[in-house]
Amino acid sequence: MNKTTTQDKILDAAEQLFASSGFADTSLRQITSMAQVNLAAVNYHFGSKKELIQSVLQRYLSVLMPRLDQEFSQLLSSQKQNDLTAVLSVFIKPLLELNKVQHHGTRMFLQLLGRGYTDVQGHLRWFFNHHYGRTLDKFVLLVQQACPDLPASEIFWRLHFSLGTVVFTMASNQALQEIAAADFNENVEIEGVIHRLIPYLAAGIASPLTLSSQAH
Amino acid sequence: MNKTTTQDKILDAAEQLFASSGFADTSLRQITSMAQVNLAAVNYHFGSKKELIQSVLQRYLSVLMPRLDQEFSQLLSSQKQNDLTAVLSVFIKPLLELNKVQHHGTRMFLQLLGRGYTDVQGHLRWFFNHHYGRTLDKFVLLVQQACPDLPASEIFWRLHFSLGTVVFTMASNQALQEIAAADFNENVEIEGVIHRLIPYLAAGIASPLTLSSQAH
DNA sequence: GTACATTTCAAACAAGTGTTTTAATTTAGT
DNA sequence: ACTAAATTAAAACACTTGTTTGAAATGTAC
Repeated sequence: MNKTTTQDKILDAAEQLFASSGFADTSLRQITSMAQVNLAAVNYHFGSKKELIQSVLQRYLSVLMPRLDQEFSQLLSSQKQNDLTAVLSVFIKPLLELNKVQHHGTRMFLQLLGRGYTDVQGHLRWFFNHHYGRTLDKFVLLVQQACPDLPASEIFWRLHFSLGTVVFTMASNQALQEIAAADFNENVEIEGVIHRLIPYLAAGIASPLTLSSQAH
Repeated sequence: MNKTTTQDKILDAAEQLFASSGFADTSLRQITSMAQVNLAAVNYHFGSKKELIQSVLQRYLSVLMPRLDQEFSQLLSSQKQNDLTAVLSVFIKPLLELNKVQHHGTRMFLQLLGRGYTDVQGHLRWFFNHHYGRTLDKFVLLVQQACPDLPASEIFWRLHFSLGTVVFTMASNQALQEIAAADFNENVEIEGVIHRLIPYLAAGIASPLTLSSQAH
């Protein structure tokens, strides 16, 4: 028989509700009601709502981040000059493979990421730097190699501009998909959005220094 | 004597707390406590928390949006070909003039905008289209004129990518400033961030169509 | 099958929220 | 100065939140 444990039923319901309504606006009662388990089960199995949120994210991060780290290392060790588009494209495959973790896993994870950054402002940024700082450093190094003319501080700002693009786009994903479908008769999956994002981000990050941006 | 009314005391306290903690995470008790007025004053003067939020935003929007509309119209009527950077730069002056509305008005408003889009997802987008749709249309038209090779749907996506950049950057403004100060010894005001944003956004929006972005 | 540990369940708890109520106070008009 | 309207004040209300409790149920090992 295909028995899904109480923990998994909670995780599945939680990630769906978290992705579409955000962490703060999702109550434990909504989650346990959708998962068809008792309210107290969350605190029994996960300790607290905060730890439940972390568990939901970890289910994806524990798959994604080592995968990314490996790709980054590989690209760093290859001696050829990597252009920015190639560096950014490294994300595509590992992200799409999250669909194996869970049905609609890629979209789910990216929406969760968006929610995580917009809902609980400082927390997720700290969590990332703390747990995956080494991996992030490799990525920043790759970007710096691809953009040798940009000072580190400029790259810092532009990478955070890019983070904003990704996070906001993913958090608003549902609304944007609906508008695009209504106004342009086009139905893009999350994969389509990713492929639209890469050239946009690459052009923004690699944009030449201007007088006005240097003056401040 | 310089008497500030109860309404103004509430608005001043509210916008500060909203900007730094978000709308959902700011309680009326925090606001009335900081404003040194009675809790019931909010509902008496503004009706509800929701209407208070709108009032806080309107104080800036009623100044900014007509100003932007005027600039857009002027640029549309001038027959010369406008490049994208010029179109985006139109925002600079009207935004910086918000400092006249209030001390640190520009930073405050942009942070509020960021909070508004990330906190109450769908709501602010609807509000904008409903109240300032005409003005936004003029802006989109200007962008389309500056990027005649891009299909409308592509411009739609890229403008929302850009909205994400702005909104996220402004919502995270405080954290980013702190990191930049610590890691790069650089202290940029909000004006510096704006001047850093423009070339990044212009490059992203105007980036050439690629095979991978068209395929999906 | 008895004993023990694990898990489920309904109920209550404590704390926080926005809003309403009703009375006291201040302000303004005549 | 008196009256009526506008404002302030303290308290309570109704509701939701995450969490805890203690008893019932279930599963597991010997």
